[in-house]
Amino acid sequence: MGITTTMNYWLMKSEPSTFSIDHLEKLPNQTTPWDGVRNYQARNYLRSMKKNDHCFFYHSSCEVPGIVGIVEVVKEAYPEKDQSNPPTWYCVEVKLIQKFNHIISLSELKKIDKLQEMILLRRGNRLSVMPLQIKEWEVILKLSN
DNA sequence: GCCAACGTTGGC
DNA sequence: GCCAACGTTGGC
Repeated sequence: MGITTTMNYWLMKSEPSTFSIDHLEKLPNQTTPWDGVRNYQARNYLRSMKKNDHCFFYHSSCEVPGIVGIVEVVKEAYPEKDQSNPPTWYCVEVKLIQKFNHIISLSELKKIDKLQEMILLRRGNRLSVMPLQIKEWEVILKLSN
């Protein structure tokens, strides 16, 4: 107690047809490697994640894209296995913290004035791992209630 | 280093 | 399925 730490906040996308929050919920320890990221900027974000950082779990490329819950970083970045040649791709391990009762849809996020600077909402954005401002995190968290 | 072609992402 | 936007590749 009494230790102050700086927690960072993130948003991570997954296509639910490939891996959804329901899949995560059913796993042992509700923990999974977050792998398959094949973009350099996203990789760099993965590598800067710290244990205990929190991330929104986002469903993309689906009927209702949006944020469906919260995961926590439980293991910091390490190289994915079975890579014989460069480049080296990384993953982190995340654990389910909360599955929202309802999705916070992309269309809902777009309506919030305070979220207009979000990377997610930038036009043409394709990053699958992105940082959030703490204020963005807080605003979104309230929407989950 | 430039840039055209191609592949991928992801909302709609 | 369409297509805009972006990243990557590879010839030059």
